[in-house]
Amino acid sequence: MCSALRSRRRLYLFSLLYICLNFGIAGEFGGSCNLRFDDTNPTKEDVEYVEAIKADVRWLGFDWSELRHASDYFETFYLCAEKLIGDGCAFVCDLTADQVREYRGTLTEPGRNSPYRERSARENIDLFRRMRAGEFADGAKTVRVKIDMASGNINLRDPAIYRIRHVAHQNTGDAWCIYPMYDYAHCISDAVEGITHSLCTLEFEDHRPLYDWCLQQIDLPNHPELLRPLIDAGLKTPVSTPRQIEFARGNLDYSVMSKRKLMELVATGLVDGWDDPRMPTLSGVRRRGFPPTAIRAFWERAGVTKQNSTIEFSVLEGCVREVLDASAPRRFAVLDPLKLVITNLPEDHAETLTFPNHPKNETFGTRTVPFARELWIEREDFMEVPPKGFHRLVPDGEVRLRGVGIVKCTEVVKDTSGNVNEVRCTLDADTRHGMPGADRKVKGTIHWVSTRHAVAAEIRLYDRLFDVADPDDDSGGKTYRDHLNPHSRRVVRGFVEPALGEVVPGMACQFERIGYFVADSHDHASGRPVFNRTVTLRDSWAKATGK
RNA sequence: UGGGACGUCGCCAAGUUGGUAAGGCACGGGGUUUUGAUCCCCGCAUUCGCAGGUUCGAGUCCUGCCGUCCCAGCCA
Repeated sequence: MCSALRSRRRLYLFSLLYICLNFGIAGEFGGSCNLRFDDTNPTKEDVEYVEAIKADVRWLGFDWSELRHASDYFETFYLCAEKLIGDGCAFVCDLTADQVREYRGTLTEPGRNSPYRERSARENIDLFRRMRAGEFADGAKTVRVKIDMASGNINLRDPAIYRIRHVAHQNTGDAWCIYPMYDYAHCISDAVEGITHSLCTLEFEDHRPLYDWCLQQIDLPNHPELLRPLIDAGLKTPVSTPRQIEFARGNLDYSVMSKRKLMELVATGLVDGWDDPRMPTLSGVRRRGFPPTAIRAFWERAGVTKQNSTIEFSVLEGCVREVLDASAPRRFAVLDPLKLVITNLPEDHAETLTFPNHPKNETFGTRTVPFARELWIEREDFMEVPPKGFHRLVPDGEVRLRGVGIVKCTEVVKDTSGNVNEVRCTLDADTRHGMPGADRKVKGTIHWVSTRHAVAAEIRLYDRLFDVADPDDDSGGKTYRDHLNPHSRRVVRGFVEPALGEVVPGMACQFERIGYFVADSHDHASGRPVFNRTVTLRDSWAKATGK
């Protein structure tokens, strides 16, 4: 069993379902999957994405069996067309594109036969060879297959299988000036590669009858001579009779997937390029820090059916958290710093604390974090007038400093306009980590970073690009641009523990109590750390307080 | 009477030859916890787009209706 992954354009989160499905199913049944670029149209520059797509597929953790191009089969396509013509199943048509459209009829009215439909096989072959020889101008003639101009399925109204394009092809150069159409090339390519299951999206359901028709008329299994050019070229040709199977593409809420809109976002600078961490491109989600295993898990969780569906973004986030929880080492970082001074510690107090890198997996090892008298804590971890249920630091209240001990707020220092500038505390020595009093219960535990040792960092807080579930909803005269989430990207200057100053770009970690972050692949450098928030931690407190 | 496909919990999605509605996410409640994280329990469709019919029995069969999506490239 084999399936083929066909691609020729930039990869999106949405296209990954297709990739996961192809490789997933092939793997599940002990089969294999080919990677094929459908380069049947030389006027579409596909070549720029080839290397990127290969890298992306590998990044996802998949590997293809054979790497092919539809253009590898051009000679066989040609032979098959000659056979079709010889069999009286295809003809050379002189109608212009406009005329063809006119003859085709409409969705509710049947079409009319082309006046060239009854040309003799001899004349057709001659014309076809002259087309190949370059005797005719672009658009002057096409080769059409004879099926049924009255069919309710418009794909069967004598569709074109060859057109003239005096354009060089990225793989075949100027060897050809006639190029096969996708529907025609697709089924033959599948058959030639021995594909058994050819997966595609729902919109190709109407093409399946044509797919099957071509295969049946050409009858590749009984005409090995058609494969000669491929065998001569050293290609493996395990001919099969493939079945096309369609499935619905998966949509994601809070997102747009139309290429046009995505291009607009990039072109108008609404996002920072195709690999902006908010973009649903593969390069974007990678930069955002979504692990490949999470993306595979996501599509597996979403499922595959023929129903058009929109999967909730939270499912994706859940998958990302799941794999990151197990794989990301923990670190401390303060995004919105507020100074906390431990007044009962000497001015020059310094010690090195050891923390496990993972709460449940000791194989992650430990790291050291410097602790001193002055710390940065998260501003939202202190409140003068706390709402009920607040477990953090309040005036005269106690809280545990993660890995240190219990601290009591004794003084709040404000500036002239009344803003809290600093909180002063005393540390209860009996509750120091490792002491018998350490297990004394306090309502909250907060994280910190030493002001003297912490490293300043740029931290980019990414959120959903749109603030409504369906940004494509145009009702009310709005467009997707009106639904852009103004807070989808917030950049803050924060402080991270020293260990974070030396990580490599792409390294993922959890900032305890905050979320999962990844060192930015473009801008992060040692000495100038830049982190992207991949996803927040689940936060039942924020949810309870209404954010 | 153009053709094709699809309608099961807020979102996905299982549902063999008809036998009496899996699971995941989300959500609500509880427990553990030096991350209000993780983890662990418990709850969450007498109902399968609607209306009839066949049957001892229908999400599964039949009929009719309603709704949604796709198709008129010499694009893929």
